[in-house]
Amino acid sequence: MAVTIRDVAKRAGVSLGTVSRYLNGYKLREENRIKVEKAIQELGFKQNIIAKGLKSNRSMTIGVVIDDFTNIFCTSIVTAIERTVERENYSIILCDYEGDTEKLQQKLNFLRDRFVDGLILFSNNVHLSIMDEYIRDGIPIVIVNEDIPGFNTDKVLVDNVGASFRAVERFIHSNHTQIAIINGPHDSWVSQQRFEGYRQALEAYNLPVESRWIKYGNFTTVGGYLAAKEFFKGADVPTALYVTNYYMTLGAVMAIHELNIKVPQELSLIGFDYFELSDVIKPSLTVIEQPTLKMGEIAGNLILKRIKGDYTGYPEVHKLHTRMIIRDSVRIIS
Amino acid sequence: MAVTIRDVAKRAGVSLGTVSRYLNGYKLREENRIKVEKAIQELGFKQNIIAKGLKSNRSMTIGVVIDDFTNIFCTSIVTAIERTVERENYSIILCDYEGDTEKLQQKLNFLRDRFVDGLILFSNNVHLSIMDEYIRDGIPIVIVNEDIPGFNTDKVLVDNVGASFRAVERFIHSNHTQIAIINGPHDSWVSQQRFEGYRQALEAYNLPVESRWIKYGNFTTVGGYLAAKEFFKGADVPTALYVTNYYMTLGAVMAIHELNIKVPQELSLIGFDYFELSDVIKPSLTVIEQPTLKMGEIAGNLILKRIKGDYTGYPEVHKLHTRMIIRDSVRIIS
DNA sequence: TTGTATGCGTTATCAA
DNA sequence: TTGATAACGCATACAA
Repeated sequence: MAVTIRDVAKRAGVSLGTVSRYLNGYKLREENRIKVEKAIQELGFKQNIIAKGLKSNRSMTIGVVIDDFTNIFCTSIVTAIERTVERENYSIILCDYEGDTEKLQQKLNFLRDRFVDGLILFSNNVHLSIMDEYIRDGIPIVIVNEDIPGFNTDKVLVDNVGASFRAVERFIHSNHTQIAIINGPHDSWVSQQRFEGYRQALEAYNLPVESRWIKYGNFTTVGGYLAAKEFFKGADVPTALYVTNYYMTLGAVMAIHELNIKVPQELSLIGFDYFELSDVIKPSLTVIEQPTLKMGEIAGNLILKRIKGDYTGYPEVHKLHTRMIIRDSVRIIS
Repeated sequence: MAVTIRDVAKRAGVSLGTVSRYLNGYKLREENRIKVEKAIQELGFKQNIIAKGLKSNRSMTIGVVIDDFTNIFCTSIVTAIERTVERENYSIILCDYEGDTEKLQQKLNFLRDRFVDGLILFSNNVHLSIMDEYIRDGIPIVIVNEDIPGFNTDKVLVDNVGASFRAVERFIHSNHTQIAIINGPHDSWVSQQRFEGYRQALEAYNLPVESRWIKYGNFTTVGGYLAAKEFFKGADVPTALYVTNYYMTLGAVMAIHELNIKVPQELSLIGFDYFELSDVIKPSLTVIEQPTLKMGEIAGNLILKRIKGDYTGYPEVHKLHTRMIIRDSVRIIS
């Protein structure tokens, strides 16, 4: 069927062991090296990664679990992860769990059955029991974006508190005091942290945290849309609105368009995540940009490092800074 | 290390062959079956899918190649593919090629090196030479969404011509004659088909196809935005606009908002793809919905069927119908 | 530096 | 039906 190292050995007139050693980067006598290389060329030999895995206990795959395939924030990071690990000939098996904890468990089992060499996890809704199995088997885990605070492993996070703080502070510096927030779900660490930054900024400037300015949008477009509408139901409306993720920001913008609220004249707005659309919306939005490419790269390199057995600095917790992209959606009240 | 079928055999007091046969669904003597099941339970045995692959020449993986991880249309289909093949314990290796033909080749090679059991391809920009290698190795290929007309294999497509025809016809029935289109790139089969439907509808109703009503948006949000703006630069503006994919539709809506054009009073609009946002935009859009879930399911089942060696009906070409979701963005001119 | 032999966890062939 | 044994393609310990 396929050409094996046995065929190559025969063709080159050396032993199978020699070919194997050549493939694994050991030094050969110059003369043999040339013969082997020639035979490989001529036969079009390709290593069988599966057989290799059987011996070496390496599958050359990395499991990546995200919430949802259609979440552009996650897939942006995954793009970078893939690009990174591919360079070392690893491939990723990407799974989503559609927000269902049960399904998440199932996927983690699935990945373990496939002997992934490492796991990159975008979630905090995970039973620690299965994580323990990974650890027991020596499979490295990198957590991305969502933290599991009690769980000790490598992490690639974002400074969500700081990001929120600076956004809200910008409103405050522009003399806003009625600053509303559309936040994500309660059980999300990211969500909690972003709220914490909001709270801390208000506190730092001696402004009250008022429940009438706080709504929840579940990190979805529809959620953001509905929450924004809620804020403008009565006469008591905010002058500034901070929306804590991309999809809710889109939803909020749609609601604002629909209600014919002028930004920034009637409402100042800061949103989250800088994708294509942010450029295109009118007025252009001041947004917080998360370093998705960098996150993916770091996560990819980190898992590769651990897979190689290099556990220096373990556990590494990267907390990356966001950038605030200043545009036209915040008005200075004078 | 891990528990093998050898361990199970010893524990159960049978031979390793018996255990293997049990695992592969062969009948055992009742008494042995119980012993084996008990041993598997007690030892927590799991099959090693890699070793299995070595013998059976099955990797239990399916390669899926899409243009871009962040394309929600593709990932919606992938979600369904994954759900489908997962039921038979297959996993997918998802690759994107970021619109780069070179990279696409590279990914296809990469997947072949990993012995994928099947290939699902969302692209028409592919050198047929590597496809031939897949075929030579007996690896089934299913093409999704984008067709490669000369290439003979299973396909899951959408009736793009019909979809466009009906959209444009709807404008015509509402007495529009100045019907503009924002189309995708020239080298995309989907794009060509959608244009063809536009053309055919105009022709069927004896309306001229005019170049001033035709622009290209490269299937991107920014492209749709810019194209829409172009249409409204001068005094000569269309009364109806048909936008041939989701991202361009978003961009066009943003442009229209920015220009303060009233939909449907000043402009009637039909867009493509029915995702979360379509519900939320004001006014709600009449859109063409593609059956992404069904597409993924069919593609998944089709590749599984071929992998099993069932080549009945080959090549199957599925051409699915779209639905038009009628909302408030088309005005009847009286 | 090289060749030989053994084993990774499975499936498949052949007798029994 | 079952057990023993030989592969699958490769890596590696050991001897040469």
